[in-house]
Amino acid sequence: MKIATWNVNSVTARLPVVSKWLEAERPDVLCMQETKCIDDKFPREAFLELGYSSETFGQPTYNGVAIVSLAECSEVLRGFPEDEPEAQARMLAAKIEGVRIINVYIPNGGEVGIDKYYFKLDWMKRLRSFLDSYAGADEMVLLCGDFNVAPEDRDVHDPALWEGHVHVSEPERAALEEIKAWGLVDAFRLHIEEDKHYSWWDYRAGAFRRNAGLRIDHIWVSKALAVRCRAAWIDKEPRRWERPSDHTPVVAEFD
DNA sequence: ATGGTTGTAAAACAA
Repeated sequence: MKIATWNVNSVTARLPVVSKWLEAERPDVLCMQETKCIDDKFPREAFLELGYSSETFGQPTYNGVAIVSLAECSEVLRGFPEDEPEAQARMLAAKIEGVRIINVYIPNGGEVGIDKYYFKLDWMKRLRSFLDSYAGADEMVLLCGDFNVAPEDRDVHDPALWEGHVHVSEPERAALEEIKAWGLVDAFRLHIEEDKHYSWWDYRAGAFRRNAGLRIDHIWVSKALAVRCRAAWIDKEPRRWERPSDHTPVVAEFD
């Protein structure tokens, strides 16, 4: 079973690139973030032609998450149980082939100290609470998405430049550790220890060309899945294609 | 520190 996560930065703008990648890589599941697309406008027919059915949780203009998969989804959950109807669309969970998949778009945070930053920290706290109620640590659970946090300095191209900034600040990393402490491990770090592997590069200032990126997109798995994790990697290739997302897919394979 | 780019949607705003 091959599972991928990708912040596509608009599923409609990115449809050519996402379709090309799905045809080439054929993951069983692709979790997308920042679809920026209401459910009625989601290009589900285009995905069906590639063999994928879609579960969507979108809103106009901002945010939005979706899961496309070859196998059937069950127990689909859109947003946290306590969310108000107008809450930002950032979490979509589903059970696929016995695995509980939780697809999240953790808030960006803007910059340290502003309202959006505290909203991010609070959202992360609520994600941990959600995990507590959603599943037992002995189950097969996969949490993936754009976490908008680089867990360690080896996930940052220039730690001195980024020190104290949003995506790497201590409170964000602590909130991330709280989520991890539920019982998850980073699938990528099960297989690759070295630095300079990133999943996002700013569109500006030739960041991708200079590999000036951050590893902020992640696939985290419970112990029951970790023992089945055969490989994990970041696929930089689609970031080189025409009209790319600023993020690139993270992939994990399971026996 | 600033400015650099992209998407949505039609001027800012978010990232």
